[in-house]
Amino acid sequence: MVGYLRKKTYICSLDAIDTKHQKGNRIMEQMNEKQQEAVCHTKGPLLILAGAGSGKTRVLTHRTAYLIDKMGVNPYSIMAITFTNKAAGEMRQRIDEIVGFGSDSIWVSTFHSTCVRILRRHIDFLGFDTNFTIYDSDDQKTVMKDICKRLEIDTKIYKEKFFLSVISSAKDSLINPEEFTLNAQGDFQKQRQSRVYMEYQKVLKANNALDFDDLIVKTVELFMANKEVLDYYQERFQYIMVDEYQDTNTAQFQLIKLLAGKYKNLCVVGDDDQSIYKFRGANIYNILNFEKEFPSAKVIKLEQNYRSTQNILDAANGVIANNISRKDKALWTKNEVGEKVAFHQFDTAYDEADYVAGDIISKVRNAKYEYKNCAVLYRTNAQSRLFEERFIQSNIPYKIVGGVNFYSRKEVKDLLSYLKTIDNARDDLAVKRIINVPKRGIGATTLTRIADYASEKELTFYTALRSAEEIPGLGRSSSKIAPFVLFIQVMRTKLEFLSISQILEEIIEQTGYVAELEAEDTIEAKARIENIDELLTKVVSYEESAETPTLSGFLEEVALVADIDSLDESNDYVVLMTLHSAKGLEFPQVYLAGMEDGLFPSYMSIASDNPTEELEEERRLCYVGITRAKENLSISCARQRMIRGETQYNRVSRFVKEIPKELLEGEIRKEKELEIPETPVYQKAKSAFKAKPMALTQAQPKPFVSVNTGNKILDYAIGDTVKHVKFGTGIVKQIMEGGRDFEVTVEFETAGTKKMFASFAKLQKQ
DNA sequence: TTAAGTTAAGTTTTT
DNA sequence: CTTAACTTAA
Repeated sequence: MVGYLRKKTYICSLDAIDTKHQKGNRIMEQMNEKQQEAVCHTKGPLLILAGAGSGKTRVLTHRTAYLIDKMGVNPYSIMAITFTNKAAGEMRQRIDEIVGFGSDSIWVSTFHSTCVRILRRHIDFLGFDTNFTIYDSDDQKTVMKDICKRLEIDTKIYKEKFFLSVISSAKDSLINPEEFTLNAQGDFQKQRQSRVYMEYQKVLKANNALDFDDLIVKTVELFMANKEVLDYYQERFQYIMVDEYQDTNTAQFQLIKLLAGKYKNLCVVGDDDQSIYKFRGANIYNILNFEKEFPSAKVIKLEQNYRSTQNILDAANGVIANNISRKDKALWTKNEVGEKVAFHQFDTAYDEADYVAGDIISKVRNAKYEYKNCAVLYRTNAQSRLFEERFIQSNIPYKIVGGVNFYSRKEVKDLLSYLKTIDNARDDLAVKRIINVPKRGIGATTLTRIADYASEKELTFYTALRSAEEIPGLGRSSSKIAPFVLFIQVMRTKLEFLSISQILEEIIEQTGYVAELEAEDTIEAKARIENIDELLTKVVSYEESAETPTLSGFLEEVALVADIDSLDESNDYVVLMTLHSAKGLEFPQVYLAGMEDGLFPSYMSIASDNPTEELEEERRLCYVGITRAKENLSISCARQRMIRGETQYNRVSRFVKEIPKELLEGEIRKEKELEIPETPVYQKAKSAFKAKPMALTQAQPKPFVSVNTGNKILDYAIGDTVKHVKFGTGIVKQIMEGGRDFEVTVEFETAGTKKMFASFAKLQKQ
């Protein structure tokens, strides 16, 4: 099939590996013993437990080179799977550098794109059309909403999101609707869920669509159902490597197991300490039980860290040591001790953002770092806003990774829906989305009539549109539909001789999409136009990079990108992202912000049914965060923070206290800590939310009000002058009663009006 | 049918 | 505080 492989008969037998004999060997240079061992173990299952920064990507790429150059393996038979396109791209690049000839026939891609590639060829076997569309979470929600309506489920009680998560976790563990139904017997709740699941799959099938989970599930189904196809791929992929193995779910594991079933040359690389996707179905037992699943498996631990300073590594080790369920390992490094870990506690989240911005500026000014050497990491996307504001003020170039995916922005999705409809009008969702964008005077009533007609005749929505005049009850609305259908049809014929970018430009032109936004003349509209321009840029670059650019090809590529993929190291900007997105990356200077109990670890994990397990996952996330830093780590938190418009008072994250004290620069103020009552503050914040304000009028004539707060007594009332340790004197304006505490609003003479918890603020009556 | 206006609900983390 | 969803008037 492929005639260009370099045949070399050099055989590296497993037990004959002696590093001394490998001297002068380019592949083996700069590798420690363990790494070399991993590179040379090419036959049979291999589990590489690679600690953070232990050079696992280097091992994988060198192993690939070794397979080709030394073992004479055809590049065509090698597959490497990662989780993100970015990781795949990086690996591809590094493999290209080291392998050189023939490297482009190696499959380096994500789980999802691997599956898409397979399904595009064979999914017709499962009754889908090979030009299926991929639904993102927005689309899923739309489908689910519709289903709930039809099944008469009150979405006030049962949220769409809930059903979607039930379905998703079922799929993650390879439970199909039929099996789910069987398991649901006798359980009323589950029976309802199974009906929804059934219906959901039916709708997707009718729309010739797959969701993200389906991509994996359907591929597994295909392999199980079609021996020939499985055989073909087993024969093709004789050497399989999986990166970030700790994040695989049951379905993905099954997929790999099937693929590697024949030759069993499966090499997986992972770190159980960096497993942070349990919420997405990642099954930690895939790594913990690898040896049980593959009894002949060889296990190699990579424990030497090449990334971080000793101090940073010790801090990380100190934290992760508190996890009970983990494989034993001890990371060490030859790197220098380095700076201590900086710790700062601020009064407010604004101060925290100020500090980070200021610190970055001074480090850049002193030529210590460039912007791109710095990263700000946080637990939740919402935290990015404060930093963004400050960075704009301070003129710091930045890039925020995550949040709303570029391709799920409204304007981008609208235009993509046009492209989808032109490409393949079987996706009802896309057609419905754009039929009245821009406004064509086609409203809800018309849509329902068409949809009813379509389902009655078993047509797709678009086919129904084409024969609109036959639909009863439409009346003059059908005349409004005709131009739309005509437009789509015309564009389809133009697809023959126009490029994708020209098609997109014509859509923008004909629909007046941008013109409409220009007329709006708001900042928001301008941002949308910019996004549309960016989309055009992406189309053009796709056309330039793809061998044979097709509209379907573009849409497919677009469906599977994550925001992290757009990160470009050549640009000099500070990167802001969640801890989850940061996995796999490294920066000389890292700011870990918002290290507060209730925020990180999140309130959800502390209050969950299984706090131990969830806290361990949060701790792993913290470990990931710390180990991103190469030279400098700065940890910060705020006493007071606005969350959902409410002021919260959080104590320093428990994870900070797990870092050995001697590694920290800057103190965790102990006195403050002791004052914090037994009841965790976030609970008070929660109960205060439901609190009712004590009416101002009620408090007069101002008697001595003493209120029991559980462990404290308020000796002041509204109108009293009080003194605060930091803010000085002020007048009590309002007292809100919470479950266990009081939220007091005080107008200070100098510090302005503040809201604070009574037991926390220690106000002194004057 | 649309646009504006009001109200309710929501924040972990993502391919 | 923000966004989505719902209501009402034109």
